[in-house]
Amino acid sequence: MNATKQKILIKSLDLFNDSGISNVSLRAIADKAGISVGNLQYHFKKREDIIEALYFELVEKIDSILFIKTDDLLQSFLNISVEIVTILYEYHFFLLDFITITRRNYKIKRHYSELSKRREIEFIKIVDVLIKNGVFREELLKNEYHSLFKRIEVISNFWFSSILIQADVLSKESIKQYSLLISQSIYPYLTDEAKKQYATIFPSQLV
Amino acid sequence: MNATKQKILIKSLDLFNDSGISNVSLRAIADKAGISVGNLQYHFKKREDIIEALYFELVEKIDSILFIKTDDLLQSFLNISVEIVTILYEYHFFLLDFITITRRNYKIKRHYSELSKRREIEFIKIVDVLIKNGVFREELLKNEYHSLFKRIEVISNFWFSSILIQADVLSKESIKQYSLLISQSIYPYLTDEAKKQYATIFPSQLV
DNA sequence: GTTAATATAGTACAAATGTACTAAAAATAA
DNA sequence: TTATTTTTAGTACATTTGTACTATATTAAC
Repeated sequence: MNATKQKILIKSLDLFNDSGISNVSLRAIADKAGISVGNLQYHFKKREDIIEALYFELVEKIDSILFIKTDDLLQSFLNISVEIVTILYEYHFFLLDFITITRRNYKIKRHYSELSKRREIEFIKIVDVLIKNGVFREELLKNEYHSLFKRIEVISNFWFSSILIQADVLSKESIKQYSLLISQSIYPYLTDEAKKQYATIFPSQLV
Repeated sequence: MNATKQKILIKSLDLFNDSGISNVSLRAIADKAGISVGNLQYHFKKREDIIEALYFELVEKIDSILFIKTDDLLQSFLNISVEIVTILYEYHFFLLDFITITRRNYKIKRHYSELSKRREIEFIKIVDVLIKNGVFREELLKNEYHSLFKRIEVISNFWFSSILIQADVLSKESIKQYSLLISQSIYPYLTDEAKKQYATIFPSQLV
């Protein structure tokens, strides 16, 4: 990709992450990138184009890490959720402004909506494998794992928001906290066998 | 309260809920309330004052329903979470714009932060009671219920957002979905005794 | 009934913002 | 070298927005 275009995206991402999209003007981006507004406009005709470009960058990065190692199912499952949120952290402006963005960009909204549906199907498939391999227990309630997915989805998408409505800044510490939250939310669904394995993965969590 | 002031708040709430605060101008509010912008300004010197007033209305409403009936602990516990989210639904603009609002209104941010801490303490107290009464099981992991609180908090605060990033409108249906999500997230922490009770409360959830 | 306080309307303004447009400069192709 | 395309800068503009300010109108107090 064009060097200037690249620079614009990098600087935009920084500014968006720090201040939120609505507090970042095109002039500010141009300044930070050391170019003129005219030039900025040449590369991204509309402001929205920058946001779209960043969104698809994010999606691509996440897609690239979504495969589970079959030799160590539980560990792999937990790893992936942390890897995802680590990438999300890089683009956290997107999550903090999720509503604003999807409200005025139907393309992103529709794309995300499809993505989410695919992810859910993938999740349920993986859960089936985990059940068959004695890692997860069977469902005790109807759609119990569907419901678990939904909860994990909300937390993944809004964990950073949840922190920032109270804290003044977002730090990488939030990734660890997320990881704890998710692993503990999985715990009750593990078989006794897998619970033992969990104990070896997270010895510090034992009571 | 002054009738005009009341009207302003009601109409602002409607507009905010429908379009998000950043898409609602003072002129639009004045129009909807059938008054002049000058008059609007007379009652609320700053735009932010309207949002603050609505926020404190919301907090007050929630506070008024926060007490648990000791005769039917589980049912009461589940009821309250639905009652809360029902009130939140009335003021959902606030949740949808949570980040934006706390970013530029430090008073609300600080207040909410304190509120959240108090609520967590309350939650843990109630859980203790539930454990002592054989409704919840003991912790199997360190801070397991603290972690549960956090997850419920995120979901309460951002469930509506989570829906709206995919759907075009928010409906009361979302309250039911929330209720399902929360009750199922509680289920694994119930004692065998309480699980039986759960089955009578939600027979349709049984597998 | 006069005075003071409250409430309402209307206008004006300064600041910010996205973007359209023009022109020059730099790079590339012929 | 010349011609053409790509890239960059600069300016201008229309629009929106919050809010400050002024002037009436209405209500309440005495």
